[in-house]
Amino acid sequence: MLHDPAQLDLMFQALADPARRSMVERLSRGPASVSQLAEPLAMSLSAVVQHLNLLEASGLVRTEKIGRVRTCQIEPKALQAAEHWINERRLSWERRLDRLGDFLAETE
Amino acid sequence: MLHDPAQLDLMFQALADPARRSMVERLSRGPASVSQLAEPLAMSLSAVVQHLNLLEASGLVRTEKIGRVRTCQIEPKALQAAEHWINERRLSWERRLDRLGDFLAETE
DNA sequence: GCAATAGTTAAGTAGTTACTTCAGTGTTGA
DNA sequence: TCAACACTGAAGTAACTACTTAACTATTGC
Repeated sequence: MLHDPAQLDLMFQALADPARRSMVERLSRGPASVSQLAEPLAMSLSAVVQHLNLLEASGLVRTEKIGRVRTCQIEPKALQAAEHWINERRLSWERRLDRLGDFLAETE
Repeated sequence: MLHDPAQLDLMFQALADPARRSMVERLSRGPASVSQLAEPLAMSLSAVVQHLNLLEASGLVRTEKIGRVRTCQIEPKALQAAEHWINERRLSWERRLDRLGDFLAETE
């Protein structure tokens, strides 16, 4: 579920916006309400809610509404899935370089 | 340079598209020409070149033209920068949970 | 009860993105 | 030398994004 291409699209798309990254950054320091997330951002509450909905759709953030307050949390598993995709590609490239190095050493 | 917000925008934006991710995936297995990158994709060469230009602008891919062939390579440092941003946020969240755990254990 | 609070939803708009086709440019091999 | 090759660039278009404002709903505290 976390590795399907459409989910990765959503996660990377979500991380591509500085406002959304700053919301993730804020949430990495602990849960926050929508208003708290909006406070440092120079845009309407409405815009923040729309960003938040994207973050939630991507799986990076989970929210729970209690009374009139919506509390938001990071979902570390989703962050890890994005991290993992990148890491795999980088490792694959590095393994290839190692093999190439071995080959060159052998034929020396 | 690799950590400035605009560069992260470009990198995550680049990774948000399945065609571009498949190009990165192909390149993680070794260098390739533009035509080789295009071959498995159901779109015009021109579209592939446009994706490639985005990947290059993001810093994720480096290309070099020799004669009429443009050879493309992954830039692992850029991949690592994206990976690092995500990892920092996740670790920050996990450290917070640890402190919370310690606190609860103490006050028990 | 009722004003203030916290968020939601819809509609509109300017700007961006992901393509397409088509008409090039420069390189190479026979 | 010249046709095939490997791209490149411009222009057009449909769909999508990141906002805005304004009108709304549900909760809370006095």
